[in-house]
Amino acid sequence: MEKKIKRERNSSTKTEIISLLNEKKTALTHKDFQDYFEKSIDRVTIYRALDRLVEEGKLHRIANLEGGIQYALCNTCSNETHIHNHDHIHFSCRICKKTICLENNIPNLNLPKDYIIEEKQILISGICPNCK
Amino acid sequence: MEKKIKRERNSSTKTEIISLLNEKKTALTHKDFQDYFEKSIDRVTIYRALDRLVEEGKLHRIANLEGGIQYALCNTCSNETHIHNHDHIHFSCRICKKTICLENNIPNLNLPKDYIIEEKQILISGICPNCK
DNA sequence: TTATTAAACGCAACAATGTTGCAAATATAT
DNA sequence: ATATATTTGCAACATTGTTGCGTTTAATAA
Repeated sequence: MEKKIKRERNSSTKTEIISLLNEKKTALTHKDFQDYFEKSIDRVTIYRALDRLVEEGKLHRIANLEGGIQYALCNTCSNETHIHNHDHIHFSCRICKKTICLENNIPNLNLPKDYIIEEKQILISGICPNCK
Repeated sequence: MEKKIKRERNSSTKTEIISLLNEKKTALTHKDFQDYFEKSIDRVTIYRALDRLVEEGKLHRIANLEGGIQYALCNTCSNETHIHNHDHIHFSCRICKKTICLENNIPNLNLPKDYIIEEKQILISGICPNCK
């Protein structure tokens, strides 16, 4: 059960993924990256780069209500220990389909005491300010 | 934009899906149903029956943290208008992989006022009482 | 600067998951 | 019992995600 140590390395793929996320300011799916990078980056390479970025704590994964996965920058939770606090709220707009991280803290949920809470994900869907 | 009216009908597939969910007392994926019904019910039939049950308000869909979808009974929210309150909390156990609906209400989240909230999904993962 | 080493890459093949069309079977209303 | 529309199974297809492998590239050491 030893965790394999892998030295991380810069790569053009990771750089382009991060800068696209910075530019779009919304969480993106694998499909979004694939469409955007067209033939410049291989499909498989994108899958693997996204996985690595999640491992490295640069991105986090958001499950949307249709069962898909979106990737978002870890702006508010990045640190050196790779232990991240993703206990913030994601908002997904029904109109423009954009998913963003809100900075609200998650309130106390008062679960029964016999449940051990390790991770919380809150996804709100509705209409964002731009689409009203 | 007219909503097509479809008369719902009993079917053995729907009955078996519901009774399996009642028996297992946990949310199940399409794969779970497929494995369980083996060759007795076709893969495609299961997909379509699940979709219909969701439309009819008998089941609701839960997005898990891996991007998959699970189906759960609408015990606490069924009504005749097909407008359901799914604003309850889902708990997914890391050990036994079971996902259940907790009956806690979702507290007020205090989003910025310019967001219109239509649906909330809260997914907690951790360890359930049985696996402690 | 060059050589070494391991990570990242593209490509091909594969696996898993979800969708569509259609003819046959089935449930419900009349 | 008959009519009608839903449900089913099957085949084909489309999409999404994974694995293996030989090559390329980034980081490090010489």
